[in-house]
Amino acid sequence: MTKNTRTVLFVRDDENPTEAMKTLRASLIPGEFAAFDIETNALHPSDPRDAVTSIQIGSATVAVLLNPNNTAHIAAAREFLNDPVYRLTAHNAGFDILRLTRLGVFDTVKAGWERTSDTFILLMLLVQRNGKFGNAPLDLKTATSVWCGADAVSKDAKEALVKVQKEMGTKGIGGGSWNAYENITVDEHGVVHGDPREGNTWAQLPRDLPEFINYCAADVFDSAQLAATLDPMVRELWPERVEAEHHISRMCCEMTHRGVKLDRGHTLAQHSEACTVRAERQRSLEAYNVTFAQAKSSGVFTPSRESVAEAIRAEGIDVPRKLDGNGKMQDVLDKKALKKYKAEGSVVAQLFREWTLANRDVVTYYNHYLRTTGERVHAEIAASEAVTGRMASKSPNLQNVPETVKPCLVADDGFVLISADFSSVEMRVAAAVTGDKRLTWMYTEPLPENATEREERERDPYWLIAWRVWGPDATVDDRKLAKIIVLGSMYGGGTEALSANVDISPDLGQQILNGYRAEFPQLKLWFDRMMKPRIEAGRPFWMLDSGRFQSIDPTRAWAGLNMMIQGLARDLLLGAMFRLEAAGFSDAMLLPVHDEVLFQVPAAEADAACASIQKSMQTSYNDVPIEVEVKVLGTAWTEKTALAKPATAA
DNA sequence: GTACAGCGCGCG
DNA sequence: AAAGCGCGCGCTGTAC
Repeated sequence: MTKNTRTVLFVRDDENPTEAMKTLRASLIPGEFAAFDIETNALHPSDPRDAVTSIQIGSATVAVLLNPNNTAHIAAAREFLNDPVYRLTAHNAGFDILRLTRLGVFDTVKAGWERTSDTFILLMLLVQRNGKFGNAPLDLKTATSVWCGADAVSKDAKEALVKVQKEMGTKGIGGGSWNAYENITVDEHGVVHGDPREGNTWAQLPRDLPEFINYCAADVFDSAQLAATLDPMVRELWPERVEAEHHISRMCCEMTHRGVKLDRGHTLAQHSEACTVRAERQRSLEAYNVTFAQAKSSGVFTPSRESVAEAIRAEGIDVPRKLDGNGKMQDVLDKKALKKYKAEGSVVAQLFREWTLANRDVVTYYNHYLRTTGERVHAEIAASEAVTGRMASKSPNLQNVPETVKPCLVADDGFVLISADFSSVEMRVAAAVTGDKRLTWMYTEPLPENATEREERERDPYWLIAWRVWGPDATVDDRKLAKIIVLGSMYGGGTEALSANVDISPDLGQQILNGYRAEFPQLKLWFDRMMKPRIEAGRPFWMLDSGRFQSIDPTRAWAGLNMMIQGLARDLLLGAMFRLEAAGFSDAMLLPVHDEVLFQVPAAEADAACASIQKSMQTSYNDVPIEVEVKVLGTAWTEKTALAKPATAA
């Protein structure tokens, strides 16, 4: 196949697309891949001004370019893309299916995924890497030139479009870190300044620009031939994985489409309060000669780290420096250090910490939610972003929302939020993987009826360790400490670092670890006997029960156990989400958070839903039960139990 | 001006 | 004995 056999059918804004669609059908054998792709104005899906600028449908030889603002064009796309005669493909299909569903081309997100093979998913499975192809990104253009060689056409088309962009003096194409909102600010009253369509190439390209036409067409040609090459190959290699990864990608796309309701009023109030705190701390810090400069993109006045360190030194407190990765000395001003300076009497350390926290809430959370001007937050949920396979949330990340910010996100009217999480899944998986007898016993041996508190605590590994270290009078706080140290150690933490993190002596840290190793010896033994030798023998890879492949950098062997445990926990959550869907909760799911799923259900059905969710999610791994805790959170995303609890345990 | 690495911080 | 694990986001500083 050569480039000159390709036909681009640009259907003008007011032209009828029937003839073009006929030509496209004639170029396809039933069962062959038809590719679809869209271009947008690069606004965020949470933004009501988000718009599709072009719809492209094509085979490897014919591409039809449709106008998303014309109802006849939409109808033609709808007819073709819902015709079961063809199989469909797209690269990172969720992006396109989300918008096409909003446009009414697909009735539902699920319908869009029904016959779609996503070339991004195929590549992920094939190269077993996270979003990278060697050192190049795992994008359509790179992948097509690698897998389809000289047939790839989209690289040239992109370069031509970049030239146009230069003449326009706008940004967006080829700008790695660019996003349309980089100059959008939200003032302390919550007023959004700036329009994300200004200076934005994607929002301003005319549909009939020849370079844009070529660019749009190139993508579908590439996509169609890439799928024809990859789909049979990857399906033959890992048929179940191809199905499962498409399934979870579709569910993630449905969650992105659904979004989470934003309580704009509450968010505005929180935002303005945080802005006030930030401004007050700035004034106080300036009185201590801390200097502030305006950050380039956000416009936020940010203190210079050096002046903060100097101000703390002026209070008579030592602020050490450490060598950074570039060989430069940096003042140590992290959370732990600031806590220490504060304890030594520094006022500046406390003020700076408070400024940092208020600023973080504003720029990372409230600002993000408010600047798109929408009433819902549509985060992009990536189904297997992480090397471990864990799902990730982007723009914004809803998996790292601080407790103080969570109440900005709420249930729809008449609904309540429910959270269901696996109880200590990492420890249970560790027990199942390593076969530690004592640890397995704790999770498998049924509790006697009318169990005492003592008997309940005997089922908790951290109490066993706490008793070993502090004796039978160990407190709740002792147990908490043991938990932090033990989990940190499972991740590979050294005694010194772990102890310093929780402000205890290395001696006590060592005692806790000794207690842990004595109580559950098999965990470390398993790593030393099963994983480490294998990695050192040059085989730093393994396959999980799901058939998912993992590999570890051999110089970081100690990270392997954690990768495996996180990966297994991810696959357990995947299975739970599939069962939830089968049980009818597909419309209720809002967000996965690693070992937890957030739902919204009609308030009247909350109790019944809890029982059903619990039943659906509960599972076991190698005979170790994976238990599930379900909580009704109410109308806002907030931990009820945390609110009810007294400030500190006596 | 843009790109990239490093840091710091939230969540699990 | 020593090594903390996985993410995303915003900022800073260096290199180009």
